[in-house]
Amino acid sequence: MQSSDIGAFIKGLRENARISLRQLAEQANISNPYLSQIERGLRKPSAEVLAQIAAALRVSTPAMYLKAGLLGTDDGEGVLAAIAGDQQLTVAQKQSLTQIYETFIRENAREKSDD
Amino acid sequence: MQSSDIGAFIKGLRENARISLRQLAEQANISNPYLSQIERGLRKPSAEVLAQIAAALRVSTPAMYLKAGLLGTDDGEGVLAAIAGDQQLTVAQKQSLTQIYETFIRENAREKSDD
DNA sequence: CTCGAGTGCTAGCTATAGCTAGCATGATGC
DNA sequence: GCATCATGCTAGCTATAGCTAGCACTCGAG
Repeated sequence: MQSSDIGAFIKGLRENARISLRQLAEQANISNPYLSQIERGLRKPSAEVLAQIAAALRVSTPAMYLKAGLLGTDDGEGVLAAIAGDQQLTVAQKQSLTQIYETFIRENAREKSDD
Repeated sequence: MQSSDIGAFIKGLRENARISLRQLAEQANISNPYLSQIERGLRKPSAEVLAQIAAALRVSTPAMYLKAGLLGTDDGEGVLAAIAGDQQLTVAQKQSLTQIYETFIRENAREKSDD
C-alpha cells in the first residue's frame, strides 16, 4: 500500500460519507489544506493523524493502519492487533482467540506447502 | 501511555535482550543517538520507527503500537474488521473466528449484567 | 603509560509534517 | 450587477523527527 493509496482510500471513504473535505478536516481536528494534501498524496500523515481521520470516518484504527502500511497483513498483525487491543475480551479469551488464529494460519501454510 | 513510557519500555526490552544501544540501533536501522533520545523520552518516534524497533526486538508491531498509544483499547469492531480483511484466512475460518469472538462478547456482557 | 574498542550521549543540521493566511471558483440571494 | 457562503487549494512558515560528526567515558591489552 503506497501513501498515495491511503489518500485515495480516505477520499473514497469521505465521498461515500457525503461530507466535504472541510467537514472531515474539522471532525478529524486537522487543517483542511493538510487533509487536501493527504488525499492527493502530497503529505505522509503520522499515525496519530490517521487515527483521528479514522475516528471521524468511523473506521477502526487498525483497518486504517492496515491501509497505510503501518500494520502488515502477511503475519496476521491486523487480527492480532485488534484482539490485543479489544477491551471487551478477557486475557484468557484473548489468548484463546490468538491461539485459534495461529492454528488456522499454520493449517493454511501446511496446505499450501502440500500443493 | 506517555511517550516517555514507550522509551522506558524499549530500553527495558533491550536490556532484557542484553544488547547494547548501538547494536539495537543497527538492527533496527536507525541511528544510535536517535535511539538514545527515544529511550530517554526526548523524541517521539514515528510508527515506522517503532515498527523497526519492534522487529529488531522481536516484539509484535501491534504490541509496540499499544504501548506507544497508537492503538487503543476501545474499538471492538476492529477485531471483526481485521478478521474479515485477513487474506490468510479461509472463509470458513473467518466465520469460526467471528462466531467465537461474538460468543465471548456475549458471555462477558452477561457476566457484567449479573454483577 | 598509550592505544583501540566499546559504550552512550551532545550539538547542530536537513527534510518534512502540519499549520495559517489567503486565493480562486461556483452557487445562491438580493 | 454585488455580497455571502461553500468548496478545494497554494504559498510560505514553524516545530520537530531523524540524522551526522564528534565527544567523554570505561575497559582491556601491550
